[in-house]
Amino acid sequence: MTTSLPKVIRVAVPLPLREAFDYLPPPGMDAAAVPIGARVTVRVGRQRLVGLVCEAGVASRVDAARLRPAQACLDEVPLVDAYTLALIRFAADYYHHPIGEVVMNALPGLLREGVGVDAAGIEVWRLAPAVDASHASVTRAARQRALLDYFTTLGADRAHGPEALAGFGDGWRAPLRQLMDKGLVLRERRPCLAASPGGDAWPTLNPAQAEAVAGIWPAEATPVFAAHLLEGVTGSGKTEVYLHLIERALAAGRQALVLVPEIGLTPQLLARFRSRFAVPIAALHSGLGDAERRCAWLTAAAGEAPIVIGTRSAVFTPLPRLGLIVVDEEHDGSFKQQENLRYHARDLAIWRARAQGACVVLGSATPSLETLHHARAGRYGHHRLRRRAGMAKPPALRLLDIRHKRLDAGLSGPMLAAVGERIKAGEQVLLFLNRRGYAPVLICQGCGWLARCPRCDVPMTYHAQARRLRCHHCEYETPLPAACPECKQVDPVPLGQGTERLESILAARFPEVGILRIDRDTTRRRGALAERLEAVHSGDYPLLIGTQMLTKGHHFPSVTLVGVIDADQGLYSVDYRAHERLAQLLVQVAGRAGREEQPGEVLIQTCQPEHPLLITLLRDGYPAAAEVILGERKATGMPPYSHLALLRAEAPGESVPDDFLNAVAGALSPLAGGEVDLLGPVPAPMPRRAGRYRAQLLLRAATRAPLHRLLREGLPRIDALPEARRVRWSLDVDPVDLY
DNA sequence: AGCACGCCGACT
DNA sequence: GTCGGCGTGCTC
Repeated sequence: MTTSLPKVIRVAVPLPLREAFDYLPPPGMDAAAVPIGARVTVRVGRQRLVGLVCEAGVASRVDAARLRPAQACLDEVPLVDAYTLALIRFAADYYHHPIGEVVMNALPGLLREGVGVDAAGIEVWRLAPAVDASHASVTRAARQRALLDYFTTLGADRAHGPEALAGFGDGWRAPLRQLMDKGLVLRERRPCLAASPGGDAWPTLNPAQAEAVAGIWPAEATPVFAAHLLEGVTGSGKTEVYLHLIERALAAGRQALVLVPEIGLTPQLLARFRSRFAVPIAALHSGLGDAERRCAWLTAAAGEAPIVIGTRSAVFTPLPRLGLIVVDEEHDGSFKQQENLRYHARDLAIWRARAQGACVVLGSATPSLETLHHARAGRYGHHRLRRRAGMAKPPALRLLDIRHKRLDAGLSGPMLAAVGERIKAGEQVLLFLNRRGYAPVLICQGCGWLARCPRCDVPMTYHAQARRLRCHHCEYETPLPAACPECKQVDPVPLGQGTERLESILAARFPEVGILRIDRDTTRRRGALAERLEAVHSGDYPLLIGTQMLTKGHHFPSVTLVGVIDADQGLYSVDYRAHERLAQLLVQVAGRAGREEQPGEVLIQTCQPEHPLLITLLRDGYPAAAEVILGERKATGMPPYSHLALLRAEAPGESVPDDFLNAVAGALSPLAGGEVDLLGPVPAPMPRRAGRYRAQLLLRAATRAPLHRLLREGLPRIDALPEARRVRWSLDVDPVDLY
């Protein structure tokens, strides 16, 4: 008598477990009949979870006695296609992350929770027929009135989804409900995704653009895997190249995926796509409601949305007919997820394109060094757009030596004079300072005491308007101390510059001039950033002050002068990527200026005017600066000339992370085989944060294979260390910063 | 991650 | 005498 091994389904469950679990098929089903890529509900311990079927009809790896049947199969057909499942598997493998948690990243919330896929559509609202235009029943409620005016202006023929109404601020649902109760507005359901109007004219490409398009996707071609770098200075018309490439992909019957940075997915960009292509376009971004997200995702997965535009996580969207992936601003840090599964969407996009036989285009004015390195080695096609479309001159960059100069709130005489001139000429000025608050330090002049965060050991930032000290690394804040707690001398003084101080100094200096400050403090409220960006174009604010926030994507056509208050932070930093980031930042911030007939000027204050990086960047531009930085990386053996993985650990006890990482180093070094360097453990750049001590261990190897072999063999040993349960630890493969 | 089991301090 | 602290181990 033979007992055949039970055939099971292998299910990725949303738990931090390295392996998928085996289950007997749901009642009444044959294991081999359960669709791979379908969701099932299973019991794990005593909890009920939704998991994803990775394999079906396979022999179990565990004792038959331990097997439980899955409860139910939620999808008749695979929710996740084979390509996407392969991507999920690869990501779990490459980032050494539990597969169930990778699945969590790949699925929209509702589907993750087991909601059905029957496309119920999304809510839309329209004006009821024959509504009295005087709105007699809405007299005093301003928000209802604003909504009703909007509905009336656009007429009863048009229905409006949550996306359109979100422009009315956070609480638009309450006044809308009032309007529905009064019978003025009707609710209905719209099937998932309607086609965009399209219809806009297609401008003729300039020669460089045409050459790039032809080089990346020749007319009438069917796609095969290829990666391309599209290096185009700000304003050179990269988006137009993308649009033409997408047109070719659609003509070949393929889908296009466009990945953009978090702040890059603006209504303007979407409008541009929608006015070009008369097809359904699925937009996946953080502002979507759960139902909308599920809807857009399902439409894409069904192959019914030929174009999908989204941020980082959109790289996981199933696209059965994928032919083209565009990664716009590929150097942008938001493509790297910095928690849980620490994946890089650009890198996964390239893997995915290869696996699915698609073409991938990485676009940037300031490509990452990794991408440049691949392009130089001939692994990626390299296409350049050197000229700004329709504009004569790129902005002129100039260094201002501020050594031994009298500074007024960090502003040198020449900077102030230049600002004054531009304002007098009726032009707009943007001052960039990557530090919010009034001053980064508050110090006692009597004894040198300075206010530190008790949980992070770093100086607290003084916020003048709030009259409080805030830690920028945790939630801690206190009222402004009237006197030094050590020596009792009154009025500790602010030291250094923040955007708030810059604003107050400039307000005193240019009392008649409108100043607009854009940083996290002035844009905390939902919609406030959009309002302020709108205000930039109103002409009421000749002076703009901003942090990092302002350097990305937004176009300020009437800005003719950009002032960089402090370029030196990026020169002194210990992080190996600081120079790359500084070069990208300076070029990107310069790109905000002089987009029209007026040529722009960029003034950069520095104490290191002879620094080779700055000299090269100003004289020869970003590509030359990138060469310099690549040389530094080669000399120090850092990426792209090596491969890194970073183990981070934190715990409330001071020596606990270090003890853990020492144990890790002990467990890993016999496996390292001379091919992987174990650097550390060392304290993290911020050794204490939010009351927890932090340390890290860096793994470095010349090639990927031994590094990943070490991780594959070593992680189970780390899991087994007794020290491991006393710390919170995480692994970051290809870390982009060592914080 | 949950959730149980398990062995040591302050409470009805 | 119990309630509950969180260390340890398991979940197909």
